[in-house]
Amino acid sequence: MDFSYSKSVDDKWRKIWEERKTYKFNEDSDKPKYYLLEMFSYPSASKLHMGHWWNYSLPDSFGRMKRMQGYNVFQPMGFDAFGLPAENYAIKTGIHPKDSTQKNIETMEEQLKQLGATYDWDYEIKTNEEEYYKWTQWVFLKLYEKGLAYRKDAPVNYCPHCQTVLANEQASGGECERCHTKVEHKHLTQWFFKITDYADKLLEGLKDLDWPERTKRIQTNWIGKNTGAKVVFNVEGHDEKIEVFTTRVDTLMGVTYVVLAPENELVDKITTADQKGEIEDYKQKVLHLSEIDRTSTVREKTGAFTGAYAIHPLTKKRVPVYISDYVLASYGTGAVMAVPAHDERDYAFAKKFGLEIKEVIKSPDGETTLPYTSSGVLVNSGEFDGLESGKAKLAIVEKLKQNGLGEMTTTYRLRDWLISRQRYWGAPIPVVYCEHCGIVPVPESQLPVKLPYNVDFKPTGKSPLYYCDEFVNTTCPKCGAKARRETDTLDTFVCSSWYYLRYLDPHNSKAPFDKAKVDKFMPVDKYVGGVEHAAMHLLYARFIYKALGDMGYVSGQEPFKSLIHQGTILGADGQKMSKSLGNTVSADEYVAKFGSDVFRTYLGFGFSYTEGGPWSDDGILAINKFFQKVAKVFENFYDLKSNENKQVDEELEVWLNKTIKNVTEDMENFQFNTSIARLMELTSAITKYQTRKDRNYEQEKHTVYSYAKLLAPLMPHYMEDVWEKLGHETSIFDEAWPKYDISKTVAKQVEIAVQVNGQIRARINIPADSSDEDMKKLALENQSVQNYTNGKQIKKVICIKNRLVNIVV
RNA sequence: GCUGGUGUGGCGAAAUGGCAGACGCACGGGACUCAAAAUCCCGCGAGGGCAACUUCAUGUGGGUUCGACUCCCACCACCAGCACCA
Repeated sequence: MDFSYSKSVDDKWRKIWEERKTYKFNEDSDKPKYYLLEMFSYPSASKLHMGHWWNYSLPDSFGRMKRMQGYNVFQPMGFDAFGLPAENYAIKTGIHPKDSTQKNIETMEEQLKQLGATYDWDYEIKTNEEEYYKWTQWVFLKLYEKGLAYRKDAPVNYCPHCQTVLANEQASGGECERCHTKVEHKHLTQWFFKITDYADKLLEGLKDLDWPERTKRIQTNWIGKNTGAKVVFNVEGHDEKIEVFTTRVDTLMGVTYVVLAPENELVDKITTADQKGEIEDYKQKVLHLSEIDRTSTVREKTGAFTGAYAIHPLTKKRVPVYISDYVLASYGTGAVMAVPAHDERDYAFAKKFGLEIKEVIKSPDGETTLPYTSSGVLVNSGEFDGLESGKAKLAIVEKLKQNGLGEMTTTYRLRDWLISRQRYWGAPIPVVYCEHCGIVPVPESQLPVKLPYNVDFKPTGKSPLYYCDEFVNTTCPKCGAKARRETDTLDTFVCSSWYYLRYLDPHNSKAPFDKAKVDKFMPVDKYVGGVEHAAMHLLYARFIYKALGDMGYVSGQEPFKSLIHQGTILGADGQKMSKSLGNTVSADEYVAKFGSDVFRTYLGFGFSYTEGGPWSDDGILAINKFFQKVAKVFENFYDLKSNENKQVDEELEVWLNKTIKNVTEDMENFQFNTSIARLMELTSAITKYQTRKDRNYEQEKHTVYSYAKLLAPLMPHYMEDVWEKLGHETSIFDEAWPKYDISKTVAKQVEIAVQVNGQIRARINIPADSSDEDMKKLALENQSVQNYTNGKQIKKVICIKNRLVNIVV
């Protein structure tokens, strides 16, 4: 019988699986649920690339093992289909995004099927379809009702290349997340989600998640919780008050001036008549600076004097009020108390503008060069002199509190999520503007607000919907008067912030999802996707899930219980694969040549899943060879006639039990490379056994069957085929995952190392699980050990079971 | 600047504080062959020794320990994230 593997095996089983509905998901199964999810992908024009294979094939192997372990595994697939590339493509070629997206999805579906994953395509979702985005709009409405969606005039990040505003997360580092163009600052009225209301919950929830520490760190930093004090400065001759946020309230007595952000509303109110001109000039100058320039740390400090004076809350001394762009409008209160002696920025500014520098903290060793920014002991601070920074903070805040001029407070770096985009290819924001009623949300019964097909894609900086009269002109749902629709669309990250819920009930036309189904299958047990989403998708999804939870639509606290980031497969040159570098490797080519399973197994063997690495052609040839050895094992067994030999070969038995144990543990941890290494060892062990004359049929059958099951998740088409050739009519994936006997994972005789003073001096064979006493006795009897111990006093003997003995002399 | 990660043969990489380099690639030797390919067997960190053996080796320098790739401290290099966040 020919047990060899070829591409035709893939084709054969893909067809049979489809016909037999092998991977039909049964919602009502009473097996324990396992929700396995890989981040869905954008339908790109090119074929499935290495990244897709890497992201989807090996997690599917993991899922197959879970299935064999008796779980009801739910592993859906779909498309994050709205977004800029399709729209830009339309601008370039005139092909409508809906058409190009549809075509790309069809190609990708076909290709994903080649991967041989256990997706049940009945659960597929596409975020650009009405039946999906209707409910994305519903999510918006619910957040609006709850006061979590609002519209405001604010300085926002604008990408001149994509011609749309961006969320803070998508403009980090001053660059557009998509095209890396430098973002500009604009003052615009936009829609936001109030993610800041959840800052604390998002932070707290991280604690119990089985997520990579790095990712938790990124989110923690992004949320940026900071505790400090709020201090109030009255303004001389005004009712206005300036509130500042500081983490160093211990330096309060060193304040010699106050600085407002140029955008701070107070600026216009307190600026004196003769300083008006200078202040206006400065504000104009700042407005024209790019984000990059403005936040550059090497640029010299600039600013302007408002002419106003603030009153120090404790000394009642008057200090000048300046504006400067080193103060950010969007962090804290948009105003700072300046302590030039103990803050580098304040110091630089004071030097430039000739302002007073008052030292109030001494380092514990007395040596202090300004600016001194660490904590220390207070001086020149009146009643607080001699206090250490930590105690001084408490004492000063206490004093401020008595006067109603300050208190402890917390700020966050996190900003509200800007969700409107001036682009066509997204879900329309379901809102109309009525002359009488103002902002009116579209009632749920009128959803979806359909995206019109006939629009002009010319880029103008406004959404193409703005020029589409049939879309814009409508009537007010409240009063029936003429009204205009909102023409911005939703950030595509809104679509992907709840898709894991829709997967569970994708065709529900009455609701976004059935709560009972969601309660049964959430949270996602294992989520696999790229680390680049740490401060975007993964944060947004958690927020939306928590918000929906607070409204009673879902029950849990966190959507993704356990998270894994796949690494990146690089080009052979160690660089990221890119067309411009010409180092791309086509997955298709290799799949066509070696078959889907060889390709998958190579990916599993050649790299650590979470790290990835450079591609190598030699590696895949080695795996192809391995497949031939696997075939040999089954051929040898197939030719063996049933016999009466009951002699159990201990060595083979140990190999099998050990391998089952290691493979199970390694697969559980996404360590496919070591799993495959162990399976290669087992292959050699079986092959070696098969050269013997006294083969035990029953033992070999048990071994070979278990072996096939262990290989099955990594080579699904191939092992399904083998299973059939071995005479089975049911799927190997309906078999139970092999179990091991822990007592049979170690041989009866083991070789241990004997050390003298930590140096290995001998290796001896002893019975497994020997007691410490026996190990000690056997070790000390050994001749070469005695060469080192003779005439010396033995101080101590350390015994590690089945491993080593260390004799200290 | 701050934070995090990584550093082991010619290469991809393994190692609950317990025999460093599993598994594989490449390489060398041998068997089979008229020959080659394929396959199989042996070797393969570096130095020294005919040899049994022995010394040195996990980025560098210290430390803890009977014993350290693993834990602690300092440093170097590379990568990533954040960065005028008060």
